[in-house]
Amino acid sequence: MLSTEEILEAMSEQGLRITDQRKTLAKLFGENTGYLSAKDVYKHMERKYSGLSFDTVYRNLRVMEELGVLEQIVFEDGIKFKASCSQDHHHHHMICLQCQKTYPISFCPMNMTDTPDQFRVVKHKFEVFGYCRECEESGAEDKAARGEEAK
Amino acid sequence: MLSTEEILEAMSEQGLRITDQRKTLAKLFGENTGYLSAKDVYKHMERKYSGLSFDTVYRNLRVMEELGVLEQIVFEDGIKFKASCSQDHHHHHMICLQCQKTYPISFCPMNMTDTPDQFRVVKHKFEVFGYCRECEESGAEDKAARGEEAK
DNA sequence: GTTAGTGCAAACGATTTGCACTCTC
DNA sequence: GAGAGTGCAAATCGTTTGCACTAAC
Repeated sequence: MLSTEEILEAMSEQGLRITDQRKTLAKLFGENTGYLSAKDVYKHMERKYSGLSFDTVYRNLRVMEELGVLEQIVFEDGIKFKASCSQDHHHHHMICLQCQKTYPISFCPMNMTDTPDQFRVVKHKFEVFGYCRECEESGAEDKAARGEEAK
Repeated sequence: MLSTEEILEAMSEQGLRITDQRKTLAKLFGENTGYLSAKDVYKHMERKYSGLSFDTVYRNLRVMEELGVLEQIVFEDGIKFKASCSQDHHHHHMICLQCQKTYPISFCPMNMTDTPDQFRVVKHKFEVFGYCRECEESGAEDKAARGEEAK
């Protein structure tokens, strides 16, 4: 996964200005392996920036996603972001339903999937959801049970 | 996949009233193997019902989803619905990026996925996207290229 | 006749846009 | 100093809700 520095470097290389807010964003994603919603990010940021507005958060998330330093996936309860995986090789993820952290799976089922000739495959999605050790131990499921994700 | 009659039957059994609109909905989903967005459904329905309102469409889609006759999945460009698969057995889907029709895949990669003990698996998602024969032949990709789904 | 279903308007939440001000480069 | 970045307010989009009316049972 991209580090804080790599994120900032990539942004700077693309001609983006490194503002204080963007440094904080880079740090947030560089140190966090989980998925964060726009609201999560806003809540994290507003502590530091009193007059923070939602649109700036959205703008920066979008810019960073378009630049490729962030990747987003669509959950049942909305779009979430995390730092891009260093794109060494194709892989999939296990995603914790509680903390949203991701763990790589190197196995890719496409190799063994029997795709009929009538269908030209373009892309695929393989995601495993569950609870990671830490969340399991802290009784995470109880808290998650009322969440949307489990539905 | 559930037929028009099975959908209506299930709704009636649950005490829902079978209105004319709901018959049309059941027919739409019973005869259509692809995913439809709320807007798609609205557009289909409004031809027949002049004063149709969006909220009724939403209400019915939600009711039918909660009842289990429809299933929804979240695409990049929003939530879409289709008739539930007769739940014979666990399976996955290939989904055409053009017409949104689905084709079953019986192979399930979970059996062969190496899940570490530290992670308790709850559910998984395996979806293959591409173009089906008919769409391929009608040069579908050109049209789809400007769509969101391909992004 | 009762109660669920419907249309309408209005509310709502998430996201986007236009504009003037501010800061990085 | 120029132009990107920001905050603010307002617009937009998709979806939901409250209410009075209509129709299915």
